[in-house]
Amino acid sequence: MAKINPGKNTSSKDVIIEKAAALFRSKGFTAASMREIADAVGVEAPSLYNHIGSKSEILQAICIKVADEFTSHLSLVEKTTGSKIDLIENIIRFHIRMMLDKYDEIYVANHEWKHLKEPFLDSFLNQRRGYEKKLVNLIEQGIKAKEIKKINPYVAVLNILSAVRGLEFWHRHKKNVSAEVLENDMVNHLLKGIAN
Amino acid sequence: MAKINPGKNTSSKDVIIEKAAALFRSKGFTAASMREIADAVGVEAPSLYNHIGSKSEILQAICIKVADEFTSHLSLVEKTTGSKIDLIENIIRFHIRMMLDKYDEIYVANHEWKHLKEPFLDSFLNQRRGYEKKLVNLIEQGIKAKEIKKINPYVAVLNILSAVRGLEFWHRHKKNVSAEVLENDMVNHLLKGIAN
DNA sequence: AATAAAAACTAATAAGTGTTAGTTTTGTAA
DNA sequence: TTACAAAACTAACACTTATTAGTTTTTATT
Repeated sequence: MAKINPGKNTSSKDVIIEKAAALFRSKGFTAASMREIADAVGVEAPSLYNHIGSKSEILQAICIKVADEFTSHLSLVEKTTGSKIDLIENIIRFHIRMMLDKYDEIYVANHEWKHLKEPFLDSFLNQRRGYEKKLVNLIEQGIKAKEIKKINPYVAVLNILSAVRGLEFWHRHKKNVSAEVLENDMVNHLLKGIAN
Repeated sequence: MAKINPGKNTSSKDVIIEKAAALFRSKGFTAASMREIADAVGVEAPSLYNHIGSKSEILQAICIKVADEFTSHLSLVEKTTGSKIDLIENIIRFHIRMMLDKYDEIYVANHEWKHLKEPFLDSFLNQRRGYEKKLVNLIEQGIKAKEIKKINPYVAVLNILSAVRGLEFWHRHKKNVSAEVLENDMVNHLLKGIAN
């Protein structure tokens, strides 16, 4: 059969990971079989092993990539000057856009990470904990600067991260709300509430 | 081997469902095997079939039960008089408490429903859509009554449902925040925002 | 103590899993 | 055109899966 045809700047491995991500999202990591992934790629299952070491390795690649993207964006933001609340808004908007652009990968990183094998599981969870902690710090600084109401900073971070994560639902209802309205109204709600 | 020892008001089936829910939550529906469930119950796998029809039926029972609890609470609230924003607060608090009380079942209903078989999958999704629609209506009424800011009501519902769902994370960080602070700060954030 | 039903057991099935070994095809560069 | 490496293929592996059939044990009732 024909070879996997990678685009200009992508390897066969990338193609496999992309197709696998879509399947992991729709069926879950365990329920998606190597044969199904191979089907999606247009090849027999054993051929995949010319490009990847194991099924688990595919999941690792997805999760690590996603985690790194968020981590490095946060590092960038932290070097920025500006009010703390502006930084938080920046971060929220980044989350929203990532969710819209790289739905499958992010969904998989959010839901299927538990099937990671050690030491990747540990490292993934550590990275996420670190990310959350930095957000908590940001909120705390905002409170000190009186830009932000007195609120348990952990609860605030929980709400924000949960809300952006919830955008996975939006994918099924896209039609009703445009991306701009979504992004702006979501930021507004999370920063200023809904009550008059 | 000894029989499954059901408590006073629970059947053997209930015991199986309870243990299965815990496993479905921690490992996922597909990854949790009937043998593991049987182990948790204290019995051999085939013995489970004296009480349940199939693995899928266990998932159905969990998802239907959860969906019904939310649906019937909402029906109750809708008969209540009071400002729309109070109704919404009531609903948020119910979600929070359910999440804290029945973590495993709700987590499973939230994450593993996609493994439901027809016609249960369709019926589950329909019920959820109906629930969301009623919440959207509530927000719209609140906006008309000027109790609630102008916001896309769908986005508001998305944020609220996502935030309460995100409480699954809280289970791992319980220590840091008490249930009362959590509930109150979360409601406050979702209704009044965090910005000063 | 005998009976009958409920619910446990063991053994087995067919199907599906990720993965390996060994072989053939494909595409490129000499 | 030949030679070589990359990557496809088929066949098979050892395991695990949910589930069924048939049998024995347990428990409660007479």
